Amino acid sequence: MAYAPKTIEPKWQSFWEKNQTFRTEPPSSKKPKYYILDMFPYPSSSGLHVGHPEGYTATDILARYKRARGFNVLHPMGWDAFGLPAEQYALQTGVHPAVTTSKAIETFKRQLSSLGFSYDSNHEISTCDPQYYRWTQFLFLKLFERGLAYQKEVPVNWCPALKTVLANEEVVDGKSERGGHPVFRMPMKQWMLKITDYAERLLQDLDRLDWPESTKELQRNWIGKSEGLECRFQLDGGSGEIEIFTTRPDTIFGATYLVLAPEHPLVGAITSAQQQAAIADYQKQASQKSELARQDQSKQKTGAFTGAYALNPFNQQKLPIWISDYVMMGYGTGAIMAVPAHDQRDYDFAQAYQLPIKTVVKPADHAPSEGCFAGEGVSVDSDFISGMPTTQAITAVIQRAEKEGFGRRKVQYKLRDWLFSRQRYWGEPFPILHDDSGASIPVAYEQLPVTLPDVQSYEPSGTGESPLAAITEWIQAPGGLKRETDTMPGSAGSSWYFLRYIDPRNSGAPFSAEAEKYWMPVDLYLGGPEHAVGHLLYARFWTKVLFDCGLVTHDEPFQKLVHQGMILGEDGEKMSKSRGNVINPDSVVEQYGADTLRLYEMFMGPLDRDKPWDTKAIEGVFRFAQRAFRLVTELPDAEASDADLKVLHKMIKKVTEDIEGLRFNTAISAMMVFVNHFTKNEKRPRALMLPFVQCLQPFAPHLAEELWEFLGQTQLSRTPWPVFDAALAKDDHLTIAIQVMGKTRGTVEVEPGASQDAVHKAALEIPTVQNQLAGKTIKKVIFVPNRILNLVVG
RNA sequence: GCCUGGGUGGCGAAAUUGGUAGACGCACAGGACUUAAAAUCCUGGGUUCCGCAAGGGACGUACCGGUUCGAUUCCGGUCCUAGGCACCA
Repeated sequence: MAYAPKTIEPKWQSFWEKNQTFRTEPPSSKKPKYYILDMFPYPSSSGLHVGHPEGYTATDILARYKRARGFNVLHPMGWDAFGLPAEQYALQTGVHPAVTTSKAIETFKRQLSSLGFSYDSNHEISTCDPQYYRWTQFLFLKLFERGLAYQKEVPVNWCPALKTVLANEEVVDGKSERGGHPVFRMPMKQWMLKITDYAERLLQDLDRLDWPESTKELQRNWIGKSEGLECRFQLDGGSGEIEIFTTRPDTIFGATYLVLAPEHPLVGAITSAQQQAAIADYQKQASQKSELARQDQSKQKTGAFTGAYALNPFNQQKLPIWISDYVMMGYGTGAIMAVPAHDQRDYDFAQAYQLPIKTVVKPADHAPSEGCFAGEGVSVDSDFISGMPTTQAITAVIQRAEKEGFGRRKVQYKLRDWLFSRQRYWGEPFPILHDDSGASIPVAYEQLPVTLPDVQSYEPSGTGESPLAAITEWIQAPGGLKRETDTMPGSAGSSWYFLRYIDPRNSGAPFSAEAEKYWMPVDLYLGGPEHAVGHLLYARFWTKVLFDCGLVTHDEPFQKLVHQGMILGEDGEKMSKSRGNVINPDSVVEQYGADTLRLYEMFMGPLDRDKPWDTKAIEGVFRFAQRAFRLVTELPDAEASDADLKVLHKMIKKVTEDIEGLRFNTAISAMMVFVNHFTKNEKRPRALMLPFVQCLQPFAPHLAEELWEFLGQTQLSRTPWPVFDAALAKDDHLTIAIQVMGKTRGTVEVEPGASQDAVHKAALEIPTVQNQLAGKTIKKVIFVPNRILNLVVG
C-alpha cells in the first residue's frame, strides 16, 4: 500500500464535513474557550497565495491541538469582501462587484477546504453581506451618537485617475498605493472618526498586550505622543496672537522668526498690504503641489514673508512671521517658533532666507558644533534659564509661561482623526440622511440595513462624489431627506468582524452579550505585519468605543498577537507576477497533497520570519510523510524497548511544548527523529504508533486520520492529546563535556546527577585531557552538574 | 535621518534562564538492493593543518573590542540587510 494523498485527502475532508467534526460548541459549553483568529482575507480573483496557508496552517495546528486538550475552540474564516479591485473590475467589464466577489469567495473556499483546515462554516461571515453590514452601520450609529463620527471640510488625498479620495495609508510616496497614480491635496467634506479622543488609551493599553514589541513600538510611534509648551505670541502693533507648539521651550530665547502653515487661518488677516501678492502666490503654489512634489523638495525649503511681526512673550523681541509648507496645519497649532540654531529644518530655512541664527544651547561636553545643534545641553544667553541643563530649563520655561498666563504644558499626538468616507460604490452606505441645511440625521436602527442599490454604472462622477450620487431614486428618503452618498472604507467591516464571528447569525444584535462574555478576547490573533498600524489600531479603537457603550466587556480585542513572516520566491525576493516567482498552492497540492504543503510551510523555518520558497526542500517533507505512512502500515510489529519508549516520550514532550510555543519547525523535526529511529530498526511497536499519529494530526490531519483508521481506531480529531511521562522523556545517561581552559577536550558518559568527583576522575582518564594537563597544575575546577566539567590550569 | 527585526556550513535552519555550535531537512559524495534506472535503505561531511590510519592540533556563529573558567547567547562600537516612519516642531 502506498501513500496516496489524492485519495486520502478528499476522503477525510468529506468525512469531517459529514460528521461536523469541527463544530464549535455554543457559549453555554462547560469547556474552557479558546478563540484563535486569522486575519481574514480579501477574496481576490487571483485566488489563494502560498502566504495564506502559512498563517492558516499555523492557526489550524493550534486549533486542532487545543481541541485535543479539551478546549471549545472557535477558529472561523470569513471574507473582507468590500474593496476597490472588484469595483475597478466592474468599471472595465460592467460585471457587478457582488458577482465578482462571490465568485472569488467560492474559489477561496474550494482552495481552503482542499487544505483540510478545521473551520466551522457555521461561523463564516462576509463583510459585504447586508446581514453583516447592517451591524457595521449599527456600530457606526453608535459612534455617531457619541460624537465620534463627524463631517468636516478637510484637505484630502484626491486621486484624479481613480476619481476618489484616498486614506494616508493608501498613498505611498505621493502616489496611490493601487495603480501608482499621482495624488493631490484638495479640500472636501468628509466623514471623520475621532480616534484622536482615544490616543492616550490606545497608547497606554499597549503595555498590557502580549504583542510583538516591534508592533507595539510601531503603534506608539504612529500615535506619536510628545510633550511640550503651547505658547501665545502677541502680534506686534495689531491685535491678536499666534499660538505655537514646541517640545523645546528651553530654546525660546533662540527664536528668530515664526512660521505658519500656508493654510493657517490667520495668514490672510496678518499679511501686510505689500506682501499680499507674494503670500497669495505662495499659498496657491503650496495647495497645488502634490504630495510627491512636496517630498521631492524636502531638502529645499521655500516660504514667503507676511510682513507681520510677533513678540516673544519672554523678552518682547520682535520676530518676523513667515509661511512655509514645512509647517503642517494638521499637527500642533499649525504654527511654530523657529530656532534655527537648534532645529535642522529651521536652520535650513534660515539659510535659504538669510534669517538670523542665535545659539542658546551649548553641548554639555563643549564639543564644537558646526551649523545646527539639536541635542540637549546647557542653556546660554537665555535670561533666567541660563546655565540650566535642558530638562530643567524646559520645566522652568513652562512654569514661567503658565504663571504669566501666555502658555501651558501641552501633550501632542501625531495621530490624526480617521478619514472614514470614500467616494465609491462597493462599500457600506452610511446610515445617514441630510436635510436641506446639510445637517446629518441618523437612520433609525430598525430601518437598517441601508442596502446598496443595484446600479448600471460604477463610473465615479469625477466631481468627487460617489457613483451613488447618480441614483436619484435611492437618494430620496421620506420627509424630503437625502441619503448620504459616500460609503465607508474597507477597514470599517474589518474593525469588528472578530465580534461577529462569535455570534454570526444573530438577527437582533451584532452579537449577544453572552457570546461576547464567553469568547472575547481573542486568545491568539495571527496575521501579517503589514496591518501593524492600520487595521490593528482601528480594531482596538472600535473595541474601546464599544466598551464605553457597554456593548463589550473587554477593551482590548486581541490578547496575543503574532505575525507570520512573508514567504519569498525561490530567488529570495518578494513573490510577484512581474518577477515570475509566484508559487501557486493549488499546484503544490496537486503534486504532493495538502499535508505535504502544510508540513512544508511549517518546516521552512520560524513562523514569524521571512523565508524563501524551495521547491526541492518540499521533497524532503514529502519523503517524511511517506516514511511515516510506511512506518505505520508496513513495518512489522515488535515489543517496545526502553530506548523506543524514550524516543516516543521525548517526541511527545517536544511536539507538545513546541506547539504551545508556535515552534512548528522544530516540532516537525522531532517527529522526523521519531520516524527515523524506527525506520532504522526496521520494526515498530504498534502501541507506540498511536500517540505518534495523534501528534501528527494537527500538522498532517488527513494522513493522521488514515493511519489512525489503519490502526483500528476512530474519531482521531476528538481524541485527547497524548501525555508524556516526564521520567521517560529524560535521558538515563548523559554526555558531559570535559573542558580544559574552557575548550572541550573530551566527553564522559555518566548517570544523571553524577558527582563532581566521579566526573573529575573519569575526565583524568582521557588521553587528550591528560595531554592538555601535562606539566601544568589544576588551579580551579568548574563543575556544572549534568553539563560540563572545566579544568582551569595555571 | 529615526524606529524595529535579522546576519550561524554549499542552502533552509537548530542550540528556551552563558555550558559539547550545526539537531532536522535540502543539495552533494560513497555504499546496499536492481540486468539497469527510478524509488527505497545505510554511511559520510564546518574550514584547515599533521598522519597510511586510528587519531590529534589550530581556527570558526557579519566585523572589532570587553566581561567570564567558559560567549551564537551578556555589554560597547562598526558594517551589511529587510521592514516601517519620515519637514510631526
